[in-house]
Amino acid sequence: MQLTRIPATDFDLATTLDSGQVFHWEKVDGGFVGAIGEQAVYVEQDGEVLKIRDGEARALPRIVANYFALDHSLAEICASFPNDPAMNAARKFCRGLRVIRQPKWECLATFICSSMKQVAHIRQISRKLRERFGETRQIDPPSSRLRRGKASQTIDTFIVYTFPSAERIAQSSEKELRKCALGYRAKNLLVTARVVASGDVDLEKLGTLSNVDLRARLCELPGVGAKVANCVMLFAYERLSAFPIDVWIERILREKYFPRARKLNAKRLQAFTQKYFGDHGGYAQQYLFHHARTTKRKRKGRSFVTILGVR
DNA sequence: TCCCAGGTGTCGC
DNA sequence: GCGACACATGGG
Repeated sequence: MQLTRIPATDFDLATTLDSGQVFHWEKVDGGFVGAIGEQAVYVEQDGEVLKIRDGEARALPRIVANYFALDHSLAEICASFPNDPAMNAARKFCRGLRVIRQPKWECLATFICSSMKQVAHIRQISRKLRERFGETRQIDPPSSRLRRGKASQTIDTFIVYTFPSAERIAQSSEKELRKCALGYRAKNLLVTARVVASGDVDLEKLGTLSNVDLRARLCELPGVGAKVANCVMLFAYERLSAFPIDVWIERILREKYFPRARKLNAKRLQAFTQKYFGDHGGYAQQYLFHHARTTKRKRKGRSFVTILGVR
């Protein structure tokens, strides 16, 4: 069996999957396995080519290219970022990072679970929800990686879990959901799942709304505030100007853009980011976020001098 | 042991 | 309208 090859210029798969947009891709050998909607996928990067494998779907190359937003004009988007030191450093550091197109319910549900959680915890929650409520899919490993001389042994098969539907979550209970390490978020996820499953809110139809209206509708859902709504708008509705402000971004804004401001509330920060970062603000935000998070230094209890090994 | 995490909802002023 | 606080859980 051959891996299907699709062109992918201006793209960094590992950076994109590690940038806090999605939380379920698992690293294996030279690539990653995960689900794109209902479809299980193995994908690895070889320069400007993605090599992919699935079960049988012929539409897979298009599904993968669409998911990773390979059609986004990344050069133009990055060129539209503001020209300042923090932004320039992030742009350089995050080369090839793309804002991907996620299934709406999966994105909404995952980010409801994300509040006050570290990325590692969100990954745990995503995995537990998938394992407990999702459906299994299998992918045969790429032939190039079959172990020679072990033909009699069972060949490893990648098991992938799809994200459970709103209907499936809605049938669950708060108690069951809490077993997935959701804590107080369990009730928010359950109620939102029921609203979506009942059809009272049609996530696909919301896609026709303006940014302002879409954000307002999302914020009506329990567990969804300005930050989560902006994440869902950016990662699932392709509203590339949506600018989520979490603790990381707020820290960056205060340190790099308002170093001596005293009164900075959420409203003022949001107004600034919309104007300053513009139409591709969501991309800029993602670059700033990933750069800060992956170059962080431990600040607690140890001085920088200690970290550098100098006494 | 303590601090922190891709926040939200509620309450008192 | 704004600030303070509670809310679960696990890694560092």
